Amino acid sequence: MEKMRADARRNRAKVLAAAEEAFALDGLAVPLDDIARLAGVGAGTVYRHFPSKEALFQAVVLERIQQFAEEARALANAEEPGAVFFDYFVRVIRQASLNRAICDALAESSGHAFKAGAGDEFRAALAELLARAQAAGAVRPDIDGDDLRALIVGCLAVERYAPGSEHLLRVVVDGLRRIERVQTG
Amino acid sequence: MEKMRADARRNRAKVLAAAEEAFALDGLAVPLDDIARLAGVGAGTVYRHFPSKEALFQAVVLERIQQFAEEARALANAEEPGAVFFDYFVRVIRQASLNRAICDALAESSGHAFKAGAGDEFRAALAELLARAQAAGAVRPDIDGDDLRALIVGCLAVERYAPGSEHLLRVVVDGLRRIERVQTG
DNA sequence: GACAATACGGAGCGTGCGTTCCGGTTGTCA
DNA sequence: TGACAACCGGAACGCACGCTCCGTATTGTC
Repeated sequence: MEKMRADARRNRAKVLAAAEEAFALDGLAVPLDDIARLAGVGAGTVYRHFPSKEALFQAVVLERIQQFAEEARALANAEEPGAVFFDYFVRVIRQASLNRAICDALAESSGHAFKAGAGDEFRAALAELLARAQAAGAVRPDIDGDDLRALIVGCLAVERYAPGSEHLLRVVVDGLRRIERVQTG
Repeated sequence: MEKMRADARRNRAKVLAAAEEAFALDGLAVPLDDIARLAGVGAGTVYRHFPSKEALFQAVVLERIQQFAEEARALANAEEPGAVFFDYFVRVIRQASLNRAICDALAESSGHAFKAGAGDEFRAALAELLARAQAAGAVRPDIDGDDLRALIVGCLAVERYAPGSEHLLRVVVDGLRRIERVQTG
């Protein structure tokens, strides 16, 4: 991994950079040849460094997912669990909606970056944040971490269907708050 | 359309039935050859009756969308706009989540069955139902018909990601209600 | 019952994509 | 600097899919 030839290391970096850009724009749907061309490299070179397109995708996405997980862990002991939770929830969705790679990664429930360790870290950190917000009475108690991930995926679908409609995110956020309302017609 | 040969009419019906079944299961992703085989027919026969896979898909989906629109129109003058609206909202999502064809049709914002007349009918009827529920104070006023369609698409994404979690639909429904809540932590 | 007209089936075409293969090139190290 | 291993590019392969083409079969008519 480290005793690579200089040009190999250089090309690997170029491929990663190109993949990051291309995947961010079009998600997993981008053809691998496009990535190779964007990197100024042949398709074979991509496969020398990554065993498959999937693996390259994971390599690109893993970093971001880990960032999310770390961010969540850093907030685990914050003073106001409710506010912190909603801030985080919204931030994740906003970030992901700017990056189709992350959207695709989150939307693949069973496999990919989520089956690996980083996905579990994120999952755990998210559940922790949720649990604290629920314990503080800020979030309704009838959902769990898996439900929350599903809601994130749903919000990303909304954003893709109707780009730039932030107030729809507020609908979900309001729905997540502790139920404590007056009867309405 | 009516002066067809007997076998032609028979095959057309078989193709439609097969397409309905296959599209319902796997959405637009199902290969056309699979539909032909399921219908007991050659691929050429499918193309004799429908100019493209898209057209066949629309033919299958159109009926259902029209049903939805009609259903909404029938409820337009109901006594309790709020309850009627939420019932309808939930019913549409439940129906669609059992039928990937409808999911795919609703998720394609610009084209397909939605650009055609039936899509507009559905859109209009949905907006009408929403407006009445808002006028009755049952639904928050800061969303419109397009927002609602986006939310439906989002709910379908949630359902696909986490099948069978009905309570998540309730989160969105609660978020849609008129804002009238107590401050919470 | 025979003859057009119509419809059928499925092989085949074009395209796009993931992946592999290999002849040529480049970096490394003695 | 020479020689070998590592690496590179991109042509080519296999596959899947939408769609078309045409020899054959079926239907309606006289």
